[in-house]
Amino acid sequence: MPELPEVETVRRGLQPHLEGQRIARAEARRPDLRWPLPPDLVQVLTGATVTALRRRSKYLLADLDRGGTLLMHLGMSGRLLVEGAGLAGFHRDPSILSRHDHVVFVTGAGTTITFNDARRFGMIDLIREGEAHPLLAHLGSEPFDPDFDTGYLAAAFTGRRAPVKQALLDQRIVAGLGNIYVSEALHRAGIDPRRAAGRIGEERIAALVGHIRDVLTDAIAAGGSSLRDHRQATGELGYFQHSFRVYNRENAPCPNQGCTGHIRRIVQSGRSSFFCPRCQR
DNA sequence: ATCCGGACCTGGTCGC
DNA sequence: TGCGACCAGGTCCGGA
Repeated sequence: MPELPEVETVRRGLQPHLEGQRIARAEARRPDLRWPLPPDLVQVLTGATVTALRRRSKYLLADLDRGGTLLMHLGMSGRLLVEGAGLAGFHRDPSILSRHDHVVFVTGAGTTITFNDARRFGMIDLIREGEAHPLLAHLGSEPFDPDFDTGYLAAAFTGRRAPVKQALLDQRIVAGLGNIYVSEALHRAGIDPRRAAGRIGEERIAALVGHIRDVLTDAIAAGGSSLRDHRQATGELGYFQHSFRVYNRENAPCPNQGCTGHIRRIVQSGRSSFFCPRCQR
């Protein structure tokens, strides 16, 4: 499911319920997700207060007052749902857990936060105080950070013969892009996803940087994209899927003004890419 | 160093 | 209605 906009949407929904809140209770309902949960997860979390809820790439990080950080990734189908008396939105009874509710947190305010993940590609881990985490070690620039600019991306692309689609999916280059937003950004930038990353001119890279930021900004404003699994923390759907220009739109006319092309779907490294062969070069 | 394919796991959809 | 094949928003790993 979740690329940067979806994770950021979840973060924003969770933040008011977690930051400054004590975790009164934590429950791990199975020993593993993609990887084993830390054996002391419940012990470390119980009684800890979350001082900040941050995002890095597609990871959520909850800093704990007693030191250390809770690290979470939603994988493909993960959800973090906030429920509790008096909250807006539609809710299940938090006392009724479903098959895929794997980890549950209850805050001092009585709010329940459930990590639900049908496919179990998600992960939860602890970053110990003063330690680095291997999963975060090699991430590239955040698209919204000032250091993500034309020079940075041009340098990262230099000499790369792989298709630009693949280069943009590489989290060591740009952190947070996934299959949807790479297709959307390349269409906005007029770049063919099959083009070798190292063979894109500086001006077009400059435009691409802007389009990446724009499409992510638009998607966050829409609460992310809900194709099947994504839910905001409130349980609501995101609605950016209605604004897709190419993703999942095979054979549809290209939305660009004056373009007579039609959207094509191809497979690159085993994953779908959508683009307009007419205006993406 | 790069790149590709397979693996992880479940559920939804589509065609027969 | 049932069943198998195929597809899905991610990313780690091993081998070429």
